Amino acid sequence: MNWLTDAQLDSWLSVVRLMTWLPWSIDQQLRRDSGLGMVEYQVLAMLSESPRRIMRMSSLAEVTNASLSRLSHLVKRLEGRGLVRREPDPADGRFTNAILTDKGFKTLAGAAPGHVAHVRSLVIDVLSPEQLRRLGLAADRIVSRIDTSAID
Amino acid sequence: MNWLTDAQLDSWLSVVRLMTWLPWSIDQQLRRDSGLGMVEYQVLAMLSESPRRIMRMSSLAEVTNASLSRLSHLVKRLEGRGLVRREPDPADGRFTNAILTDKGFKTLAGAAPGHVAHVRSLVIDVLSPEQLRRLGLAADRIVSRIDTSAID
DNA sequence: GGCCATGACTTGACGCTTCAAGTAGCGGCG
DNA sequence: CGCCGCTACTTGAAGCGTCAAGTCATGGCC
Repeated sequence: MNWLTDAQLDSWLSVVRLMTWLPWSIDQQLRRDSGLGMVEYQVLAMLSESPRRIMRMSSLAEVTNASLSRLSHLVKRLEGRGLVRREPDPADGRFTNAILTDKGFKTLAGAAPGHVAHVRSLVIDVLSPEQLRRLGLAADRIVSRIDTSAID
Repeated sequence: MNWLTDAQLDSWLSVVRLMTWLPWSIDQQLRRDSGLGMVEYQVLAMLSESPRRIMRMSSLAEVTNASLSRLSHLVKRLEGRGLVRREPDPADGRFTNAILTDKGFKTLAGAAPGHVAHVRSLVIDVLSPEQLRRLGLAADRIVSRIDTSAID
């Protein structure tokens, strides 16, 4: 069978380490400083940037890369904490809209600076602009090869 | 506060997508084709490459980036499936040794080709050797900045 | 207009991870 | 030689994600 060369294996293992440690670190910082997990942060962030701070569950699921079921559970918890509200779309009752509350917005506003600073210190500031650009491009190439059709 | 430029944000979001989808895809393929999760695969792989197919729980935890508790649960499940045995280190009863069984080795041998082929098709083969090398280097730089002292 | 298929969630059970307490072997110190 | 503390796990409960099975509104087809 077609094994990997040493150099390929080294690079791959570096990527594996990145995949395991970087999300972990991001999550730690958010949880410690703001009591939010990474996906929860993403949900609040996406809501805050949308027109009336409203988004459909399905759109949210898509942009946060979460399954609809996961998102439903997660938003229910956020709702319990008063950071988000849910209501059926008035125009079409099949859709559910998630709405960022003021409390949710404030929580996000409190979390964002520390989060961005953390991302900066781990990723942005340790690479040259060119290195960062290339990293993003390589990531895009890889992600584009992934078959995400098997979801739901 | 010091926000990110558009280019920085783009690259960062690409990295976020990589972190969420790549592990997911690897896991899917392993589970579907071999009934193993990514960490389970790593555990079997590490054991198979060590001298007498024996490793201490703590060493395994370190190389697989799992907490000792997680590893303990996970190895217990692997033991239940007959892929691994556990016994206290004869020389120092505080250590526990995990030992790959023949069945475990066969399971790994069955899983490896598909796994490698998948990694190849998603990562190795879509980047030039130079791009792959740079990706690994960037990953290393980032990982080296992560403070892992807060574990256990 | 009634029925049925479909799409968009929601729910509950199960599995895995984490977190906080345990347990247990050994080395050291009095 | 007996206790003490440390290290290396193990365990049980609680939280989160996934999977399969609901629910419920709508749109189309007769």
